[in-house]
Amino acid sequence: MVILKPGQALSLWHKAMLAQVHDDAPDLTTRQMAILLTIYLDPPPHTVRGLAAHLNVTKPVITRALDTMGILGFVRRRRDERDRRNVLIQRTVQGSEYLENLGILISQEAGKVT
Amino acid sequence: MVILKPGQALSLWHKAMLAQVHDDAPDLTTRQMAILLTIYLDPPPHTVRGLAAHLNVTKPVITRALDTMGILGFVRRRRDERDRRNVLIQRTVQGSEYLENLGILISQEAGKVT
DNA sequence: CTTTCTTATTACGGAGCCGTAATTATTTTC
DNA sequence: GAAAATAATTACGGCTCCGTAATAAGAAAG
Repeated sequence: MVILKPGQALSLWHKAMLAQVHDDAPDLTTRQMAILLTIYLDPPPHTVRGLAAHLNVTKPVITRALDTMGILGFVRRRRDERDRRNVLIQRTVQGSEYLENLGILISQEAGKVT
Repeated sequence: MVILKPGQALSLWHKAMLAQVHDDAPDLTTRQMAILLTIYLDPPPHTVRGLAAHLNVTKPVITRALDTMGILGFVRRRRDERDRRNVLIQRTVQGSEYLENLGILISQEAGKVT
């Protein structure tokens, strides 16, 4: 359990957002970030339908986010051979690195919060 | 000082993003959020030029963000009477409430991070 | 007081995301 | 095996954001 008072939380959020803005890395939309983190932190398999239900958004939102993040190299699609209607979304090395850096960045900023 | 390991940071970020997506509240872009937090957490006065320099973005970005967040009622513009070229950006009750809720939300999610 | 500088805004063409509805491909049901 | 159901994508019109360049208003310098 992490103890973080509301004021500290805002301060951390502020620093993290500023770092994101200054950073060269592409900054994803809130939805894209939520999707990416779900793919990487929740256990697979991940499908378009499952992600849409989990985030409570429509499926085209997921499809488009996967298009964008696929171009960035953060995720990869693969057909489910057992039911070829499904698309299984998979992690990539680049996506892992991106999120790893993000985690380190937030962690560092947390250390600066008084 | 807040201790938050990279893995915990990602988990917190995930939960906060998910909560934001589920929430009815309008979700701002990364830049808008960074601007809003700077206005509320850094000491005034805040000007378009100052914010642009602080975030390292062009001035139209600030102007547009202020337009959008002004419509949402989160910030207010006021002419600087001492130098009428300047616009002073001010906080509002609604903006305070929005950020207060955000702080509480993140704080609560932090408590759930193992 | 006219020129120059500074601050902020608007204009404009381009790009991305949104939600709804239509489309394609595959599986299940009868 | 034809019809219905399911999964994902594409199409479309609308809205917002972007960066650059032009504009408007005010202050400072000469």
